[in-house]
Amino acid sequence: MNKERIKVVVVDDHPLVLEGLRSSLGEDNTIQIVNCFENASDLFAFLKRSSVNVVVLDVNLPDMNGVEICQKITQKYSHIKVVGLSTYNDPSIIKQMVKNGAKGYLLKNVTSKELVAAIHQIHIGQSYFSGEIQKILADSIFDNNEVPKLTRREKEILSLVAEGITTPQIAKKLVISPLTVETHRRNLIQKMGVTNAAQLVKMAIEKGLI
Amino acid sequence: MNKERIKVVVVDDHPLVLEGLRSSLGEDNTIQIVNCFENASDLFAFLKRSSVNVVVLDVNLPDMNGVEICQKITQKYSHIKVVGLSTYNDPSIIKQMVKNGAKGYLLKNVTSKELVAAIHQIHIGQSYFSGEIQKILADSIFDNNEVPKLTRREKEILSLVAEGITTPQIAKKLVISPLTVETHRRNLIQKMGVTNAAQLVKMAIEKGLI
DNA sequence: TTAAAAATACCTGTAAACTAGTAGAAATAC
DNA sequence: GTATTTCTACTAGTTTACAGGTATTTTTAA
Repeated sequence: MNKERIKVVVVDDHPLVLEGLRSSLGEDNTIQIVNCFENASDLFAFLKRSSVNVVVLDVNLPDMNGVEICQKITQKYSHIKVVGLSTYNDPSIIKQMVKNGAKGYLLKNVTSKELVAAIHQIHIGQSYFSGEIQKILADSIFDNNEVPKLTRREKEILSLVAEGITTPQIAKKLVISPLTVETHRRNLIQKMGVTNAAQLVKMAIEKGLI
Repeated sequence: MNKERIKVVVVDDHPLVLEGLRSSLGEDNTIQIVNCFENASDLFAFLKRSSVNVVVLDVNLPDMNGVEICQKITQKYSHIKVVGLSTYNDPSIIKQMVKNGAKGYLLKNVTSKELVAAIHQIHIGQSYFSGEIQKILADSIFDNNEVPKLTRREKEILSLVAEGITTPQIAKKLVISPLTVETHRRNLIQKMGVTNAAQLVKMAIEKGLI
């Protein structure tokens, strides 16, 4: 058995959850919670100057998107393993987390026992997904759940379309030609695999783009 | 100062939150956590045979709707005060909770300090809503969040519109005139207070009609 | 600095959506 | 059984959306 305890950082904007984690994991002598944060920027400030093994990351933070945080961590600090933690069991978010380097994913109804097991398994290089998450990931293989990559402008126009703003109005608002807006709309419809704006909006909401 | 500690019961399906609450409130010598539950049925079994002052209630439990639980508690045990606790800041749920007797409402990003203050205030017969919740309740007075009553046919057509089906296709499918479908679409747009199909779909999803 | 990606813009035509008003038949509620 | 709502359908005109292709400029990223 390794004498070194696993260095864990927890990020969650709910003090109660942080307290729960501190209290639960604090009893475990194989895991050391080196620090807790309530937002992403504090986390990154800490990662710059400290060595960490595992980050337990709440996907819904106030200042930054969970998927982006995960991507940034795994890109900058490839040795750090990320475990996603969330109340929601939204398949598209879970898949995006996995694609962006998350080694594990747990729902917040997890017991501290299971969390400890997950951290251990991930620390030795394996992945860990709770039963419910495994099922969600398995199901999502069959139905096409890919979230197409939209450009900044496309996302912007998508939001405006969902607000009921018409092409001429969007063009005026963004100070571009209505023909350009039409091009973006066409690309959005094509990328999302839909046939018109109504279905586009529905799909975008389903995939968490709005 | 009253020598009796305030008897609190906590209900939340997340063990980590329960642990956090136990740990935070355990340090406070004015509050006694007499029990914790992860579902509603265990809670009611306990309330039958024990005296409790305050119930801290997670609104999203697996076995029963939070609003119903709140209603049942305040009806059967009028001396017990309920504090709602939730991740979501959905105005309609908060309003329903208050209507059904909740004396306080907090988001899960609450600090343990604030939670203690809330429990005290509620215990002496006042109500407590965190700043964010107060704002939401205040805003919801002004903006119209009524869900318009749609007819059966309108709902049917609304769903088809959201699937990207066009008017001629809908007409064929329902074996009615496309002109009739157009009339329904017009009425949908008018009832929902929107300007086109894209916004209609977004609004319908927001209001839980799809 | 040089590919690649994104944002911009145009043309042409067709199809669909939206506006506005009216009105008879059918179902439902009181 | 009567009133009300819902479903049905129409006319007529305007605006917007969608299909398809092409092409230049401007950003990013490698």
